[in-house]
Amino acid sequence: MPESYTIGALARQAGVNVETVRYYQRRGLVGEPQRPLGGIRRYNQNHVRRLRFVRQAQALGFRLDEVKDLLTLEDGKHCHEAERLGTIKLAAVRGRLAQLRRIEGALAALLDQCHCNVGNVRCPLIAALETEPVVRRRKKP
Amino acid sequence: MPESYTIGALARQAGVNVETVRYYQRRGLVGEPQRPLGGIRRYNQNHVRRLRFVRQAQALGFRLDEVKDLLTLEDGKHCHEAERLGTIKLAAVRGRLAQLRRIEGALAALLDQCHCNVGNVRCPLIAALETEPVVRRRKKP
DNA sequence: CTTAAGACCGTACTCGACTACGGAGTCAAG
DNA sequence: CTTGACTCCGTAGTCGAGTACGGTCTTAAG
Repeated sequence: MPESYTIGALARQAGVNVETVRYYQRRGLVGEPQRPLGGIRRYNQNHVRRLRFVRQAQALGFRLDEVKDLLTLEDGKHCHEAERLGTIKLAAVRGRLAQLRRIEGALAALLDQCHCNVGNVRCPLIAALETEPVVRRRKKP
Repeated sequence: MPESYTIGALARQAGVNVETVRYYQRRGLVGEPQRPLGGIRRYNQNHVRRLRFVRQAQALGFRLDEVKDLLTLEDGKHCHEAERLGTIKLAAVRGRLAQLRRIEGALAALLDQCHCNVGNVRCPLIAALETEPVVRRRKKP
C-alpha cells in the first residue's frame, strides 16, 4: 500500500477522473501538495479520503461550495461557526428526508395497488406530489 | 378561484417562472392547450398540479427526463411498464434515504459532541463520509 | 540515452436546467 | 382606438459540474 500517489493513482484510488481532481483543486476542495521544483506532485491517503468525502457529500445533494463549507468543520476549531453551519445542513437534510419519505410511501403504495389491476386507479404518487410548491434550495443558505 | 389562467397566472400559481413553464412545455413535461387561432392559451388547475408535481419530484433529485417517466404512471394504463419504472425509482429513493439517514446521524452526533467543547474532537461527519466511493447515478436507470 | 506513459497547465467544450432578450401579436381598460 | 401589460416564439446566454484537448515537461524502464 503505497503512501504516495501521483495524481493518476490518486484519482483511481478515489474513483474519480484526473481532470476532476484538478477541477477540485481549482475550487479549493482538495489541497495540492508542493511540487519539487518542476517535478511531479505526490499525494497521500489523506488526499484519497478527502476526495471520497467530497464525492459522498455530493452524492447526498450538497453542492461543491456547500461541501467546501462542510470541510471547514474538519479541524476541531471554529466550533461556533461549525455548529451553526451544521445545524443549517441538518435541517436541510431532514427536510429532504421528510420529502423522500413521502415519496417513498406514495411510490410503494402505488406499486402495491398498481399490481396489474387494470382499473382506472388514481395514482397516489402523483397525488402526493401535487401539493404546495416547495421553496427550492438556491445558492448558499 | 378562476379555472382559467394565462401562462403568467399559471406560473404564479405554481411558483415558477413563465420561461420555465415554456421550457417544460418544450420538454414535454406539461401539455400546452390549443390556442384559439392567434389567441392566448388558457390553462387550468390540472396544469397547476402538473407543474407542482414536476417541481416536487425535481426537488427530490429526479431529473426532468425521469420526471417525465414518472408522469407516464399517471393514467391507469401501461401497468407493467409503470410498475417496472416505479420499482426502479423506489429502489433509488430508498438508496438516497439510506444515505441521507447516515449523514443525518453523523451530522446530529457531530452537533451533539461539538457543542462547544473546544477540544480536538475528530469530526464524526467527516469520518462517516470517508468511506468507499459510491457509484454515481448517471443517465437513465 | 531514448522513449513512452503519464504529469502539468490553460483553455475550450458539454450537459442539464434554466433565464434573458427582443420583436411581433393580443387584449382589456380607459 | 390607443396604450400598456402581457403572450408568443425563437434564439442566446448563464450557472454548476465536470470532461476533453493539446502542447510541453518528467520520469522510470529498457
